[in-house]
Amino acid sequence: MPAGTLQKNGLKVTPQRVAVLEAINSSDNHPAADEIIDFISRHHPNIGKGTVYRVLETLVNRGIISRVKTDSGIMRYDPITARHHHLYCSNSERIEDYDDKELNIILDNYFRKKKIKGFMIEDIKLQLIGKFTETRRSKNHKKGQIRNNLK
Amino acid sequence: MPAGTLQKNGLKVTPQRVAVLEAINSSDNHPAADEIIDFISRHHPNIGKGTVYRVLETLVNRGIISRVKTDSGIMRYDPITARHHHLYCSNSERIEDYDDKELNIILDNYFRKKKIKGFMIEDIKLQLIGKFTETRRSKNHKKGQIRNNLK
DNA sequence: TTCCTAAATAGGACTAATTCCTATTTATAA
DNA sequence: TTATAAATAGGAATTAGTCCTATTTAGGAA
Repeated sequence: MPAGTLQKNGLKVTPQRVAVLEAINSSDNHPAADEIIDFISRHHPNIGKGTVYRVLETLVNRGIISRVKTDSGIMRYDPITARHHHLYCSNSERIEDYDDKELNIILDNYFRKKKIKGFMIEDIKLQLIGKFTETRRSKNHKKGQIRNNLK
Repeated sequence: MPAGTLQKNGLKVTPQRVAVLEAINSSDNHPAADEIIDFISRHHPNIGKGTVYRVLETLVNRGIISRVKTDSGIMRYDPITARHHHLYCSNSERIEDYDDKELNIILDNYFRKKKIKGFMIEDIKLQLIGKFTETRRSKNHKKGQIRNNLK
């Protein structure tokens, strides 16, 4: 699947790019570059750190993955490019996806009527900040050492 | 005004804190720490970088300013803490505030009815990504060297 | 006003995320 | 198979942000 994604986007299919896509797809927590590098280096010890950053940039530019805005200054990556929103934990680094078609329709309708002067909307993302009341259903991956921004 | 803000929040009124507040208030583009430091160092060459970061953290913790999430991994700061949203330029680092009471009401109503399983909402922020069709009405400040994340 | 003390700062070293560089390798088209 | 533009390795360089401690200071108490 990763190879197909690359081809479809007119990118050379390199093992490095495939590995980055695999790493992101297999994570369940919008991994930071650091975690992606760790994951990859377990399987492909010779893939360079610089390469991972470069591949991530390429994938973002092609719209194959997207960056997730965080408060900690560390970039995180998201394999899903279909429209969705994010739930941010207000006292940890946890971020989860949030899909809501009904909400999207409401937002689209709202902004179809209400234009913003001097601005053309291309995308609308909600950041829902709050507290998770359930622990995460974990996937694979080692939990990353994302710098803790709290006290 | 900055001094009053500090007092109201039970913070000692130091020249450093006042200077940081002035720097943020006088910027019109949600400055990064880097720009705040530049601005301050023109007027107060002896205020340390570490101090600026520490003051920013204090102010954020007290809710006097807030952090703005960006895609570039560089933190930016916002003097407004009343609820508002942000317009992000999709091909520059420009960020503008966006206030919309009507939208807030719609969102609040929506999420009052529709609970998200396993998540308690504390705050809702919209990121509107798109293109500005008017140039910025500039204020003072030197335009910062925010790292350009594009090609 | 002066004194006291907890709190805050200077400023430079340090850390870690990200970028940059170039010789080498490689995916793909012909 | 070959040519070549594109991509990578690997490590140095950069830089946003943090940390440390000796020194200074804001603000309350006397």
